[in-house]
Amino acid sequence: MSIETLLEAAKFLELQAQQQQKAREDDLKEKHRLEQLAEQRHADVNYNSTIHINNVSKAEELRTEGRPAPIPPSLPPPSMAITVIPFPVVNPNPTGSPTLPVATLSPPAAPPPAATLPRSPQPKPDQPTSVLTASHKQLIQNHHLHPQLIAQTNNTKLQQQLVQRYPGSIVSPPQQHALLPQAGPVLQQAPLQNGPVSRGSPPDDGRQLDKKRPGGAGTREVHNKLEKNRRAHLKECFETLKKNIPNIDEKKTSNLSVLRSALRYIQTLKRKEKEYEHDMERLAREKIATQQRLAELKNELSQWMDVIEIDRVLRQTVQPEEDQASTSTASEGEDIMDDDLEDEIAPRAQTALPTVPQTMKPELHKIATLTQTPTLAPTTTSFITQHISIQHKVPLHQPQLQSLTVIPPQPASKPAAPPTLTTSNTPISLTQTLIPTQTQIVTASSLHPTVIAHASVSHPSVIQAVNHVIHGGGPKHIAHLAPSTTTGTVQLAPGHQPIGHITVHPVAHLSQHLPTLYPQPMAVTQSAMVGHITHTLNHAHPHMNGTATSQPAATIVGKQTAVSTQMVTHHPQLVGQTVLNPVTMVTMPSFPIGTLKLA
DNA sequence: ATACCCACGTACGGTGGC
DNA sequence: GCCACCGTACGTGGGTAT
Repeated sequence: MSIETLLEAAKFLELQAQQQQKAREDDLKEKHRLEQLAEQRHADVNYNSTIHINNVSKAEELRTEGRPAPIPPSLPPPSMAITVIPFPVVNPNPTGSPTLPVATLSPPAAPPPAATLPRSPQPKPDQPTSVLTASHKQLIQNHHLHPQLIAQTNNTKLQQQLVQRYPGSIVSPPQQHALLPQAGPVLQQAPLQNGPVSRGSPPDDGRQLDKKRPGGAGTREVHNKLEKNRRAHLKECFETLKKNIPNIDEKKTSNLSVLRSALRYIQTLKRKEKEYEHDMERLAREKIATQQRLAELKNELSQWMDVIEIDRVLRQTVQPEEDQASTSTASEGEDIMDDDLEDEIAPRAQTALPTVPQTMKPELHKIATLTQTPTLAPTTTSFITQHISIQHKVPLHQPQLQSLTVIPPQPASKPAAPPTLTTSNTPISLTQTLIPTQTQIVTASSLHPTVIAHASVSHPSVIQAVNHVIHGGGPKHIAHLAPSTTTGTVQLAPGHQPIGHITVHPVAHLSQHLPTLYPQPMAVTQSAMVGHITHTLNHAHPHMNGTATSQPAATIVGKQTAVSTQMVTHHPQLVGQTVLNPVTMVTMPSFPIGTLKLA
């Protein structure tokens, strides 16, 4: 609809209003005259008459405000659009026929007045002649009988505001219709309001109107409407609450029962909330504990990985091309030295191992002859696992002693270990293939059962290699070596150059956590070497001795302590050259001792 | 002054017991 | 069918906070 149309409609309405106002003025004059006559007839105060006057004045005020007359027939279609003016909406109300109320509503007001009120002389038959007067009377009577209606229409905007006061409420359509002051709802609501009004107030309508008057015109109606809206809102809230409560009967639920159910439900929710909180706390504690456990395991693993890392570094440091033919002076010198050391170590070993059973002694003197078999290149881990598996599988002849396996001299040209040694990392498989039928295991009793030193000692040159590693390996190795079983450091003989890399496996920490991995120490090639190693270790690194003083190497060795050295070759070549004697369970590098890398 | 809330009284409809 | 009870809706007045 365009603005022009609206303007035209407004002009039309304005013109119509002017005409109607003229008619109303005429009607008002006539009515005043009639009322004056009535008052003259009845000296006593007549409630209804005053009410009529008041209502009429109210209605007139409403009309004089420029609102169009409530004449539905005269309202053109555009006027319907301009429903902003509430007054036209009121008139077509209760029954929709403007004339019907005049006939039907007059009797209620008439009967009492018929005897007492001056309205009886009111010329009803005269009024119908004029449409305007008829409508006016109808309006008056309507106002008289339905003062709320007037108030309702007068406060349309107010009602809209009231409705908007509860924006959050879920208004069901029917209720919305009842609340919204629109034309339809008003029409529908008017009869509804007739009920309450006719129920409670009609008996003393006049008196109540008198009472309400001090508060202002329409105050009570407005108040009633507000109260109705408030109750509607309250009802919606109850309905919403009821919807949010599970397991509640849709029917037969009063507001009181809704409140009780809500209370129970809230209590249940609180209870569940507490339970969930407790569960969360418990789970959090479990999580923390699990994380701590995980951290510990990671730490252990990292420490274990250090060993692996050492092995890897050693492997890298070993020159792959180094072979038996390498004629480095160091190796040559070492060979010489080996002989010297061998002669020197043997008695030491004997002295250092006084408790070694005599049956073992001869074998302790034996030095494994390492042969080089470059084709075999087992990994260090596989090698270690070999020992682990072997130690797991092979029963100890002397449980109190750490294993101290002596390898009998092997011919240099002896073939290497079984191929499985080179490839498999699985201890089981290795064990299956490597477990000898007869093993010579000298288990050395250890005061540190958990401490295992994997020192591949096969030759005095190994000592030098160990020293080399210790000096070059950094404090990390030393630190790891310190608590190890050897409790000593490898000391190079003066003038001896490191010819190899010997790594003493510091697996003490591992053994603490993984005792099952190394239940027994690893094979040792020669006790003399062990003794030498321990001896030299004790002298080479005092700082390590500091930790080893509590466990002198001699004591350890004397008690057949472990010195559970393991022949571990980390260089692929070395590893490959390492051979496990299937009989003695002693690993035998198949390369010259000068190139031996202990790990 | 206004808006809002609350309590009271009243009426009506539904339900169960008699 | 009558009656009592319950729940709901309504009107109304009063009190209170802004």
